[in-house]
Amino acid sequence: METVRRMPRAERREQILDAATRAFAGSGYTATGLDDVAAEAGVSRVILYRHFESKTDLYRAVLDRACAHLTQRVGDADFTDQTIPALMRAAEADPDGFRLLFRYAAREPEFRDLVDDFSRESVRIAREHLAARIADRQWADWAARLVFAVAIEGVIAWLDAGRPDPGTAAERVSRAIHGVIEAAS
Amino acid sequence: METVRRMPRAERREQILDAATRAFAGSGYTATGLDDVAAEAGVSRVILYRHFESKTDLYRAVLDRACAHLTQRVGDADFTDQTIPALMRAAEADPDGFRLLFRYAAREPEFRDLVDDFSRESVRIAREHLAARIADRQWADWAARLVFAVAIEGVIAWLDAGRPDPGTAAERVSRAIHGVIEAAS
DNA sequence: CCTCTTGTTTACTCTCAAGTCTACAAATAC
DNA sequence: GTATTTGTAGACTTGAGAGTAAACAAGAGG
Repeated sequence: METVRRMPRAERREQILDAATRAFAGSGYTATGLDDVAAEAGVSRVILYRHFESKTDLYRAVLDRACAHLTQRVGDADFTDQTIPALMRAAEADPDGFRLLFRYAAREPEFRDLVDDFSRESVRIAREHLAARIADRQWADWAARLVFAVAIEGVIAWLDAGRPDPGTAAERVSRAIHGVIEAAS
Repeated sequence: METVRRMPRAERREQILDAATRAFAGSGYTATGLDDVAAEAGVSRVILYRHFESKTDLYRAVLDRACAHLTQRVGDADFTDQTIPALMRAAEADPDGFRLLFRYAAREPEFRDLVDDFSRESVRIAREHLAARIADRQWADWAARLVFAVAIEGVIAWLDAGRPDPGTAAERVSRAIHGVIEAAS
């Protein structure tokens, strides 16, 4: 008979967001019921509604927080040699959030907009950098999209492969990106 | 007052599959209602049930066909220098099916299995090829996943960028893959 | 001309998960 | 010790979309 642990409002909210991130990252938005989230949080379903208006509200909060974590660590200003390591650290600190953003939310029409801001901006920056090396607009566009995809997929593949040494990983992702740029020039 | 075009059963079935591929590729499985599919096919909703048992049955048929198109053109035997061009042709012949498989179905827990056969096998082949160059198991695994991702994302980026010359595209995707392999060695 | 098949329309049931309401229990703060 | 807040339990409403049923229309082939 375990005594139920009570939490102050703000703490519980965070804990629910953690649980929801895990739950949604497991099966995506639609396939995850609020019962699943509640179970994951170790709390009854009604409690969710004392913190969030609705399921979509909860999901947006989850994505918002993940996105905030991300931009806080990576920044959205420019691409430097600190960008990839920063991306790596962000993914390491919140792997479920990272996967959720780029493997799920990016494909969900209703929520794409959140992560799209980040993606579009990243691709734009990449395109600017590439404009100097690649004359043709269409091919510069292609390269920019692919560079972004490689950065993200490189990080996720690293998570999936069991997270071997992050330093080496950052180095290799950077070199992979360089390889793509070479290929496009 | 347009007269409704009638079709023999087999032809209508194919036409529905075409329409469904387009519809699902637009918004994903759950967000696409059978009404949407029916509208896209220019047919009433009831007709769908004369050809398919259920929504999931229809979706599986769509994915099956897309997968069949793909393996028919690409083959699932080994990786050669014809693989990327073949992948490209497959995507060109059925861009919606291609996007549907790799951007949506690959993330839908209920249907992942279909495209997973293809993906897993591809990654396995890549891993075998890389084993010679990369000693460490984890890193070989990482590289194999990334190589596959680059192939797919490279093709999709090419579709998104407006499909400039396919020959050049195949060449550049191949070189991008090489770049990734170099980076991982 | 008759029949079979492909089609439409409309209205219906069913189911599942979101979201609500009520009543009650117990930890904590003052 | 009492008020407040955080929690539970469970029954309930609702809505959307899947799936069904029935009656009717009209082209195609013999």
